[in-house]
Amino acid sequence: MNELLSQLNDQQRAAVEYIDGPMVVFAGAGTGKTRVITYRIAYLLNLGVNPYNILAVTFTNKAAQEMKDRLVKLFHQKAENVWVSTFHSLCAKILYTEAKNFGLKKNFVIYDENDSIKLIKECMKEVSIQPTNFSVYDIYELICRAKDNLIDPESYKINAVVSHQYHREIIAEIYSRYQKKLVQNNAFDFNDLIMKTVELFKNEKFVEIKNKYAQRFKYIHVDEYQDVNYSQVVLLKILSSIHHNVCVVGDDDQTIYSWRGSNVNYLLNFKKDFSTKDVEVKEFKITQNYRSKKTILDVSNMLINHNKYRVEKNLFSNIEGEFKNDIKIKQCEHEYDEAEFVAKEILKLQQTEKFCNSAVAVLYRTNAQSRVFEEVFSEYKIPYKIVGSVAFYDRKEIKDIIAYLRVLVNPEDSVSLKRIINIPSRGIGETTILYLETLAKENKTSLWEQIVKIDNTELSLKVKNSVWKFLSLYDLLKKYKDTMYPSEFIKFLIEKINYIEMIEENNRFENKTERMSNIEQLVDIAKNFEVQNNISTIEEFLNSISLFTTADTEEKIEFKNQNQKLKEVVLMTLHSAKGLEFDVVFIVGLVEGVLPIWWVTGTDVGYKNFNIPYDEKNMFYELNYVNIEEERRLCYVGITRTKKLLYLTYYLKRRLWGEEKHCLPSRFLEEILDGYKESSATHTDIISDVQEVEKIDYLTTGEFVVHDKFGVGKVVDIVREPPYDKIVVLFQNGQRKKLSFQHAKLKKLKGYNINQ
DNA sequence: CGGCACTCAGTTTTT
DNA sequence: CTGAGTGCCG
Ligand SMILES: Nc1ncnc2c1ncn2[C@@H]1O[C@H](COP(=O)(O)OP(=O)(O)OP(=O)(O)O)[C@@H](O)[C@H]1O
Repeated sequence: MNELLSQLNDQQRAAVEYIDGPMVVFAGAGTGKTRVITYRIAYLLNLGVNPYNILAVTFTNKAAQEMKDRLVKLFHQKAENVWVSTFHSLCAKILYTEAKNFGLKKNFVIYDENDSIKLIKECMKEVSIQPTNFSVYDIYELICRAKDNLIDPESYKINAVVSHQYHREIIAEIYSRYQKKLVQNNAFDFNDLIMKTVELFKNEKFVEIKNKYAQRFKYIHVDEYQDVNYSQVVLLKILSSIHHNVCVVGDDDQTIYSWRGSNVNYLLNFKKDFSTKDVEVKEFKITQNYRSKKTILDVSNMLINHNKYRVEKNLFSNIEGEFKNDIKIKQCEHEYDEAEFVAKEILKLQQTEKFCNSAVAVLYRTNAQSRVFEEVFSEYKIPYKIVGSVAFYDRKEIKDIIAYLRVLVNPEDSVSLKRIINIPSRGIGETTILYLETLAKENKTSLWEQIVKIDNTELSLKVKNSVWKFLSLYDLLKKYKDTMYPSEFIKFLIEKINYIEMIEENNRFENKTERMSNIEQLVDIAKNFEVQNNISTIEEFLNSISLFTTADTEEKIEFKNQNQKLKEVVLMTLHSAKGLEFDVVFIVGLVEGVLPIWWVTGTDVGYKNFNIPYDEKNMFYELNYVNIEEERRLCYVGITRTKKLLYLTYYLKRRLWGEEKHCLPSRFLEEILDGYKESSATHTDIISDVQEVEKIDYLTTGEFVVHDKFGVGKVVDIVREPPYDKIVVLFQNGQRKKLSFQHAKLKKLKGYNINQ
């Protein structure tokens, strides 16, 4: 026990030892917030608390697994029984376990974004008035945000009506239909998991079930509390309604998911929200950063200090460093040069004694950026691991197999049924399905019912024959479904549906092996689940796999005949890097338009959706609201992942849609460089062995520019036309031109600035 | 019904 | 430029 506490500083220990009553640890990056949660749980276990009574909520499944592993090491095997999971997994498990009590069918499926979008498309076809200016994805987002805020279709409609928002009424109609369809399909989407759980817990009828959980969770912990949304807070309140023992940790500077409905105010208002009549929330702060060198912490501060809406923290680090060794800024000509620079630096580092075994990460704003790095790393034979990117489960083969499994578990799942009914081709095409769907609607039954009752239809014998064949295959598979482990069953399934033959026919010449290997990987994943998570049924496997996505999945690329086994470089988005740490970090693509992303360049805070007419923008703030500060935080999160060595790189040109585009260095770089000027460090400290950063200021209206051809002109307007801003310039010769600043024919005239 | 060719939209981040 | 999605034709 003492050994446990000795691994903490005074501030951390105080938080760990405070175990009666709600508490919040509000502290900056790298101060050991996650460590506090982990050690607090270990501490509780040591005090003899039953692991069964402890809950810990993490942001990703991977983080959950890591915390579990850590707990087992700190305590012992019994720690396995601590419930550590994400909000989504937690709810999925509750719904699954309590299905019967809640009056739900246990064989529900969890729809991912793609499934949901298919369903929404169907709904949109059904409504007479089309919501112009909205993509299916926009609607999906709107529905997600509604669910994050526990707004059901009825309330959504009422809100729309009373606020005279006609467009929202259409959305409400689609939302309502979508929700009905989900029920018909016996499916939940991601946000339903939480919304439904809350809904059921709130229902008087189920008060006993609610109390069972509230009674059980004597100690609740939540990591990354700055990124929770309303529904999660409500759930937390319910779960803590008996013991009021909630311990949350968070850092307002690391809020990077507000686009997903999270709100930092829940962290800032935790005290108000969770204090009770008897106990007030106890607040803790930690000020020592254990992760990063002083220098890196300094740089992170230079950046984040530019955010207006934040709570000042006085972080310090005791790890000495030297600017010129620890932070490198590099300008590259082209995106490809940047990747090459990174590759060469990594190879160089691996030659050094200091960094040969280091954890190295390349962090970027968008998944698309990984591509260049993948190419170049392959060329340089640098092994890498890519987190996220094209989700494994987005691959055709995987989707097919999963869809088969889903239909076997839950034939009412029409999205999956429609996917697989003709894979491989068995002569049941679109027209047949359309016919059966109409029939289903008329008879108020499901597609599946109609398929089963195919005899009573007027379809041709040929089609009927195909359906009969399909049904007998279905019966066969169903018969064996529960006799094997998921991994075995997948193999069995593939064989029975002749899937391999289909792949061979469809891909006679190319990527056959890749497709085969995907299937093999799925079998491996299933096996892993069986061993690691103690999963033995298809149902459990499906539930886990639906929630185990992007940030949890990684793809490893190794290279043979490697003289020594190099540690693989990790490639991922800044979002996925949350909570992690690396010795060496490359933040790449630091250009305006990428980081910060293009639609926030120009307005600091504003609305992004260009399709929606101006006067409607305010109405859909949840879709359009953007904020430069969140981009800055993203960059900040990247920097603070770094322990020892940080590279910030950018380029002047990149290829976009087959065209070369000019880029400007990110304002974040400039902010950091400005910070340098003010600090004791000199300019040359930071960019010792790299090129001088080209200083380019940002144009605002009223400023003057000079153009190669048109001469001097005044900027009269800035037009935000994706993907780049354009400026409207009134030249001295009277010509008015709309120009892209990207085309370097334009230079700013400094002395001319008459604005202020 | 299925396969091929053409169009066009698109790069934000994820449970 | 790519990939998904649609439409047309055999
Ligand atoms: N008291 C301590 N002694 C030694 N190392 C510590 C101590 N506290 C934290 N650390 C180390 O500091 C690093 C950061 O800890 P942790 O990930 O828990 O911080 P965090 O506050 O959750 O970070 P972030 O919010 O940036 O993700 C870890 O490597 C951890 O092991």
